[in-house]
Amino acid sequence: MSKELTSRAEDYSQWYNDLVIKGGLADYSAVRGCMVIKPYGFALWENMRDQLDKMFKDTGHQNAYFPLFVPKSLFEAEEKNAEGFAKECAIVTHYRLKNDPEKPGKLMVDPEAKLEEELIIRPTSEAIIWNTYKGWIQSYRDLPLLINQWANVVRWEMRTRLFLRTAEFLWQEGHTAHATKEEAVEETKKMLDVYAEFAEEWMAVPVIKGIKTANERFAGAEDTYCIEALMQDGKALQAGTSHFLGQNFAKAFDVKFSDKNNTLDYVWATSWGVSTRLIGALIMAHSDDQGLIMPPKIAPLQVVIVPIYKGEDSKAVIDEKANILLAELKALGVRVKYDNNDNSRPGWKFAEHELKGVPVRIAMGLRDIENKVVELARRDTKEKSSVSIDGLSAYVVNLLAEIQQNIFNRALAFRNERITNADSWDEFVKLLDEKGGFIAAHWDGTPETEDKIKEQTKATIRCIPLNNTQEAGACILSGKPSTQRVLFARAY
RNA sequence: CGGGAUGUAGCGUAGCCCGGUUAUCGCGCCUGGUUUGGGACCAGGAGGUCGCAAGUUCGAAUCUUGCCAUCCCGACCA
Repeated sequence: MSKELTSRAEDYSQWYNDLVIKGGLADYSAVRGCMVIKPYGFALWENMRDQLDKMFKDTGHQNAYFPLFVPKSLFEAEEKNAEGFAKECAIVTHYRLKNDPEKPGKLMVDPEAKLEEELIIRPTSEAIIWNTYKGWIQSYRDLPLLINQWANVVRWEMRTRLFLRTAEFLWQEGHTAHATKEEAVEETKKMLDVYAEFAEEWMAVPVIKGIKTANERFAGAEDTYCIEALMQDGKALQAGTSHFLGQNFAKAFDVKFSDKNNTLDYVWATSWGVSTRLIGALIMAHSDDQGLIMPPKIAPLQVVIVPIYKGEDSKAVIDEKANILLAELKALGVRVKYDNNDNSRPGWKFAEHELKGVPVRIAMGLRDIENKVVELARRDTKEKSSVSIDGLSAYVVNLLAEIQQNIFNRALAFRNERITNADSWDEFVKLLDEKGGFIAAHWDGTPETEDKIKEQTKATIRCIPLNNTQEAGACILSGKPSTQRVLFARAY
């Protein structure tokens, strides 16, 4: 990373915004804070989505779809949830336009077409889903209910940032109902594990699993579990959350079930979600000054073959060899493209594919074919080597796995290097300003102290890691006794 | 919603302070040719309501007012 890119979030934003436009990942739309995801970016999202979807189904979940519009009366049913989202809702109040009598050719909202009840555009779907679950759950035999939805949501944030906080974003939200508290808590933790596995195994982004403090908890949840990742500029990013909702939503929407003894009780709930913010995490965790670096397992394109020729005759020879290799790689399930576009030169193609983060590039010229080799370049290390054509496709498959592992190891080393203990306030502030990353420090457990620390340093408690070591200490700010360190960081 | 800045071709910009011919330059785009082992070169060409509206003026990208949008700082944000 360049110095100027690591210093401020805005520089980062500008940087990948450029990449995105050049690389074809996304673009701003006309609407403030929304994004257009271009085909290459969407292919990445589809790969991520497909893998997550598989993992959800492997853990017994089914997909369903619920409406975009939430009537206000439903929305306000769970008070804490409604209050938490009230300040960032888009609201539909009318259903018709008409010609403006004052301005010919212009339209105006028809005041006659005002809705009886306003419709909230979902910022999250708990309300409408729990209102629906009421009709689906009567008996313990209906439980557990394990549903996931792929959808878009809208949150009218005052300030937006491409990928990390857009006004409209794509996500999945799981909403489950259980007969017992224990089972719901288990589900909450299980889905957190799924997220962590996805982040580490597929995105090659190391994460810390933990639990949020009361201040940072989801509105309406009893407990919020999270995975926290570290970006290359030293700021933390919440990459996914899984909530234990207790019986809050069941009570708000009157969802009861009869158990085996025919006694009525409210069901226990969880919800969990990850969004297109993960694309932001991927970009900011791995990319370098040459552009994106895609982990092979989810890269839209894993291998690109670039022919290097002079004239039609040599092109025909290379085409033949390249197509054989192309077919071999495809047969092995590799996402590969033969970039024989005659309009751009090899140098341009090299730069373009590096910008897009394609993990492996194979260059084939007459010189190579004579020697029965290709030039093979890997994106993560930028190393180039000459590799024999014999057994090349198997070699490439292994290399892709190696690159995946290397990217993860690199990010893990970077992250681990930036988890630092702080035992005094001065040390804490100095670390935040000079080193960044996660700072493990004692905290007295009160929201007041957490707020003061945030006010003075902009650092928040990212999480209390699961299986945290217990040790006696004194709060970094108040000096009051503490039983464990928590992880602080400046965050997106 | 408060403070600051910006808005000129698809993208990035000069010009604005101090009003005056046909709005500058680069990238990209189109046509033809030569090229092709790290973002090619030559020649020709297309593309503009200067954010929108009103005002001042013989004349406005330039001055004034209002509005809109975007970015940054705050507030806000699992």
